[in-house]
Amino acid sequence: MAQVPSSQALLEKIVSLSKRRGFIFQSSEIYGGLNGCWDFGPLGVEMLRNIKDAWWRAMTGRGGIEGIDASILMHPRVWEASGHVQNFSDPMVDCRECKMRYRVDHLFGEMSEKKLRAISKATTLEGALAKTLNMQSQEVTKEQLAEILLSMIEKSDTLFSELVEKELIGCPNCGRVKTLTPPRNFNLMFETHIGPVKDDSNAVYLRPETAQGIFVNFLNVMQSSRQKVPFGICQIGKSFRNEINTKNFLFRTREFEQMEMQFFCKAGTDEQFFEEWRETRWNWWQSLGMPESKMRFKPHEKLAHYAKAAGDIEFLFPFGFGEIEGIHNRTDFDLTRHTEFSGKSLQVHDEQTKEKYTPYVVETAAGATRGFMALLCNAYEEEQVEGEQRVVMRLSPSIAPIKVAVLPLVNKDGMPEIAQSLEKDLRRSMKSFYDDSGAVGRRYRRMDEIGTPFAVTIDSDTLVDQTVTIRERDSMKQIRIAIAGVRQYLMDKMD
RNA sequence: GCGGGAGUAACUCAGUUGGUAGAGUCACAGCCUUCCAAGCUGUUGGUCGCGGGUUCGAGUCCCGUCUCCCGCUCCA
Repeated sequence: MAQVPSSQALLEKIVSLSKRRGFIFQSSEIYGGLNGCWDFGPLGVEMLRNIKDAWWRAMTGRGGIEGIDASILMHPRVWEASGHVQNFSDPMVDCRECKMRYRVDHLFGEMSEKKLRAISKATTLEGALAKTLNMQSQEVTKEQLAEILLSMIEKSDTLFSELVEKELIGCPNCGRVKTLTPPRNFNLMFETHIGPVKDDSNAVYLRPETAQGIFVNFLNVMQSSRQKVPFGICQIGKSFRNEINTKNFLFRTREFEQMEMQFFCKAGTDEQFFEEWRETRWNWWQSLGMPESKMRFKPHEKLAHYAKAAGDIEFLFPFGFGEIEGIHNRTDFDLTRHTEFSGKSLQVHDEQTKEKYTPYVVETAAGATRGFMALLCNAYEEEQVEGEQRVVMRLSPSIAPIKVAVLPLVNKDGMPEIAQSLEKDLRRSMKSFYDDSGAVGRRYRRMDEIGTPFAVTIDSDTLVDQTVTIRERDSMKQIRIAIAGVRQYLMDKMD
């Protein structure tokens, strides 16, 4: 009878086990840790690599998709073109009294039209608004009014504070006036500097997504690999976002790894490819052992500036559903923008119509780090076996960090030597582990806890007829086969 | 960033009104063991998150700070 502990306890158990067994350590732990940063230990890195390898094979192995590995540092103009410089920072204010925090644009967005007009009049923005929009102020909609106000606030260091002082903007939560702080910018991109001298002129960003490295290399890849639209480019790599808050173990971190694929296609075919990829990616997660019962696809209601359609594959984490992959129809937004900002044409030639066009892009952006955590959470189970508790990681053999343990039943009669020899042989084909300490039952349980799917045991029968037992993790059932056939037996089970 | 909770051995946790830091588990070395974590012996391992302060004396009281968890906020 399997059981899953309550949600808050479950995550703590997984964090604890991760550290104890070497999946995940907190970054810089001996210095007190670093907020939201985690290190992969020996088992964690094996499992992460297995996930990434599976993804890489699924992408590059299907044909029509090329891989790249772009630099993390890119030309700063890339992020102007992508919209990140403008959209990836939100001015925010705090209420000094009730401690609520607001995004300034949300503040105006929820304001009544009457209020917005009162603010405009009081700040003599009315004329400027009319001028900007080239129309009478009475015809300006509420949304336009809010938008213009916002842009004026962004251009002025003092305007917002003036409005607060004149009691035109109060705290929506506690209703007090004169309590809102001046707006502060939260830029979610990490900034650093090229060269030893720190200077605005040499500022660069750590990439907040890997996608842009693909877009700027679009023509390079297409020409060098002799691909034709439709085709895809994929990449695995680290990305960085200066999140205000990190939380939930590996789920929201400032440094994380992405597995992204951008599929370039002609406008008009994009919607069909979007659907195809949505299904392909959904099925891929299941191929790693993720059950459909813990997954859902959630379409975005509010679309980002670049997207025509978008949705997330979500996994039911202990803390609730969370995104593990986004599927977006980015249209021709990115290539068009890079054409504008770089001055280089990123169009392709249509052989049939003899026309040039900018391809549309369907993006699949999976989180390697998040996927790792999802698969770890999914695998963790506690069950009662003959009155004893058994902790078992039901990891799919394809992603399990160690594939097989080789154990002598007892440490005598030459069993350790035979086991060591077999382990050495298996090691060449798969990650294996030899263990002769304590009772065999204890060793089985240790392997269960780290998700090792198989255990081969050398016993006294082995000495007589060269057979061994293979114990399967989930069922704990054993079969007996010839020692010479072990390697092939396991290889067949790995697929 | 705000509010709440927590931080003592690798893990889970005790530690009384302030008086020389403990247990279980794990790990390691042996012994014993012929199939599912509980046998025996021994061993390693702790600047009590970090830094100040009060005190003759601080794991314990005070201040600051860091990290983790929950909630709010945020999450192009």
